[in-house]
Amino acid sequence: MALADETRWDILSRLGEQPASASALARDLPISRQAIVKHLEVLREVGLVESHRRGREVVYEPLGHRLDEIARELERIGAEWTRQLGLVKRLAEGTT
Amino acid sequence: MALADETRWDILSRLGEQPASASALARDLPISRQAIVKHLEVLREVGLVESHRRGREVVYEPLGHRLDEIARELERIGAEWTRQLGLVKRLAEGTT
DNA sequence: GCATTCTGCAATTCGGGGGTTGCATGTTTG
DNA sequence: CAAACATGCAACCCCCGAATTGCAGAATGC
Repeated sequence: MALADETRWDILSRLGEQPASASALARDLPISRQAIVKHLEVLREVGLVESHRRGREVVYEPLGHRLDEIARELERIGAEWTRQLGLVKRLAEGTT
Repeated sequence: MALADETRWDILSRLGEQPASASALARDLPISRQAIVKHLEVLREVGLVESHRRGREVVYEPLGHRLDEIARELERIGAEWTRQLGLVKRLAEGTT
């Protein structure tokens, strides 16, 4: 999923501290600018990040809109894990 | 992770209803026997399944041992999601 | 004994995710 | 204007997980 990657969360939290461009992020992170751009594209698709051009650079910042949905989605995923857990427990009852 | 695959859970729950061999499972599932064997190997490594040979076939059945650990692991993962969710919320406060 | 049925092994394919590199284009700035 | 810096685009690479196919070797059942 879009939110499974650790680097993605890293980028996101950095943007939380301060909006930045892909190049700026690239200076701090151990991966190439292009790699970062791709992460940002994913984050933008998911609605967690917004970009606006300012002069020659494109600044990204985390976005509050749709946050509810994201949160709900995370909770849904959490619920899914719980369901699986239930399955495991049910299996446990009928086995060694 | 080992538990992320949907087919794996499917196999596991089928075994929960009744222990079976890889070939037997292959008759019911849309994938090849070999694919199933590989899933079963993974499940065995994780400790969710046990196999014992009976005649010419190898019967697999779900295993209760180590179930606690698995459950705890699932809960840990759930907690991780919760953490991420917290991050999202924190980000939300300081943004649009 | 012989066909059937199951397992085990190995090679291979396929697709996706994360990364990199090179180059062209656009914007600043001195 | 020209150098410097940022972006955009495209081609590639590598690795991994899931799955397939083909074939050899055992056990079973008539």
